[in-house]
Amino acid sequence: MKRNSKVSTAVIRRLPRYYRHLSELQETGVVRISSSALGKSMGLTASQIRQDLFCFGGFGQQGYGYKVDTLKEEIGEILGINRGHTVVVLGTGNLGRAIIENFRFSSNGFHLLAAFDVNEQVVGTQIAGVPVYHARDLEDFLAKNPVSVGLLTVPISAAQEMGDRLTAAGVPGIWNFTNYEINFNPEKVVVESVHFSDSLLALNYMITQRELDAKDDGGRENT
Amino acid sequence: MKRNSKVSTAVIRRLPRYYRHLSELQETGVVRISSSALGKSMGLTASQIRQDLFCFGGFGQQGYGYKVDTLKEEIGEILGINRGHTVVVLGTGNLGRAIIENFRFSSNGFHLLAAFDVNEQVVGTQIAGVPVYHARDLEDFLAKNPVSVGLLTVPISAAQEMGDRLTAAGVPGIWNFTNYEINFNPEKVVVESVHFSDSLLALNYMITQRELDAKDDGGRENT
DNA sequence: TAGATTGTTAATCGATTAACAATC
DNA sequence: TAGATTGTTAATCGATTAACAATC
Repeated sequence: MKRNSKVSTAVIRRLPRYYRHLSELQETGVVRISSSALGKSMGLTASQIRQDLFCFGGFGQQGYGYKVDTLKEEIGEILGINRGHTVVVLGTGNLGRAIIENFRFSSNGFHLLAAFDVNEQVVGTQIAGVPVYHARDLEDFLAKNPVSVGLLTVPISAAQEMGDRLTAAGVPGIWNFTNYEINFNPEKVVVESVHFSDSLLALNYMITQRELDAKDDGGRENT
Repeated sequence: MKRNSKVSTAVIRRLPRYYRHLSELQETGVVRISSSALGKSMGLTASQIRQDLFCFGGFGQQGYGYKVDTLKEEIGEILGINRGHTVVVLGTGNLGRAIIENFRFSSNGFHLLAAFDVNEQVVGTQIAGVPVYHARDLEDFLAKNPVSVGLLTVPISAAQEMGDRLTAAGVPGIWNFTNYEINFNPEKVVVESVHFSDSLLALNYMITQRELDAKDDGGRENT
C-alpha cells in the first residue's frame, strides 16, 4: 500500500462506505466485483472508484476487477481497523448508554474500555459489561490506559471542558455527539462531530424544496 | 428571498451550521456580524459565506454586515423550520428512546407525533409524553396524520421494509439511523442517513494518519 | 488470442477564493 | 464624507469524469 501524503476529505469520507458495501458483498458471497458494478450499487461512477483507489495504489487486476475480500481488507488497513485503537465514553445518559449497548465498536476496530459519569448512582456499575467510573478519575485512567478516542455524550454545558481534559491528557481523537462545536487545537487532536441537528435540518431543507417544487409544478406544463 | 433552482449540496450542508452559529451568537447578545468575523469563528472564508448567502439573495447591508437575528430567521426560513413538519419514530430500542427523550425536535422545526414498535411491552405506553403504537398500525396512522419524516431506529433487518412502508404511504422524508443503506426511489422520498460507523471510521483514518506521520517525523529534520 | 477491466493521465466541471464596484 | 463591508463577477483551484494504453 502506497501512502499518499494528501488524500482529499471527499475520498476519506467515501472509504467507510466502500468498506461497508464490500462487507455486505462479502456476506452475500460475492468474490469479485468490477469498478462499474460497485459504482452502480453505490451511486458512484466507475471512474471515481478507480481514481479513489488509485490514491492508495490500486488493488485490482486488469481485465478481472477487484477481489472483494482483499479489497475490503486493504481498505480496512487504510482506515486503521487493525491498530488496536481504544475508546472511552464520557457521559452515560440515554445516548451514551444506547451507544455503549448497541454500537459494535469491535467491528470498527475499537475496543471500548470504560465509561465515565458524575452521577454517583451509575458510578461503580457496569453497562453491557463496561465499567463506569467517576469523571474525576478520568485523568488517572488515561495515564494508565492508552486511549485513542473519547466519545462525548455529556450535556452541552460540559462538552468543552471534557474535550479540553481529553486533549490535555493526550487523547488524539474526540468523537463529539453533543450539539456543540467544541474549540480545539488541531495540532493536538482530531474532532469528528455527529450533529443530529445539522442532519435533520438538511433533510428539512430537502423536503421543503420538494414541497415548493410540487407547488410550482402545479401551474406548469408537464414538459 | 430568491429561490435558486440549484443550490449545491455543499452549500446546503453549511446552512445548518450557519443557523447553529447564529443561534449561539444571538444567545450571547451579538446583534451584528460581518462575513469575515463569522468566517473566522466557523473556519470559512468571508468570500465563501457571502457567496453562500448570495445563492438566496443576500441578507446583509453594505458597510454594516449582517444582523444576527434577521439572518438567523432567513436561514431558518430557507431550511423550512416554520413549515410545521412532523416526525414519527420507528423503533423504540435504546437509540430510539434516547432520541425521543433528548433530541429537541421543536428547535429544529419538527413536531414529534408518535413512535411505533412491535414489542407489546412498550406498545400503549408513552415515552416522554409521546405515545407508542404497534407497528402494524403505522399505515392507519399515516393515513390520518400528515407525517413529513419517518425516523428509522429499527434493527437493520427491518430497515428496508419500514422504509418501503413509509415511502408507499407517501412520507416524503426518511431519517435513517440504522447502519444500513436503504434502497429507495429518489422521485418519491428523500433519505438522510446518520451512519455512526462511517463517522468513527473516518475518525479512525485521521488518527491513524497522525500516528504514521509521527513515526515518519521521528527520523526527519525539524524543517 | 480476444475481451475485459484496471491504472493512470488528460479534460471537464464545479466549488472556492479573489477582486472590486456598489452602497450603506 | 470616509470607511467599511456587502453583492456580484472573474480567476483559481480541486474534484470528478473521460479516455485509453497497459495487461490480466
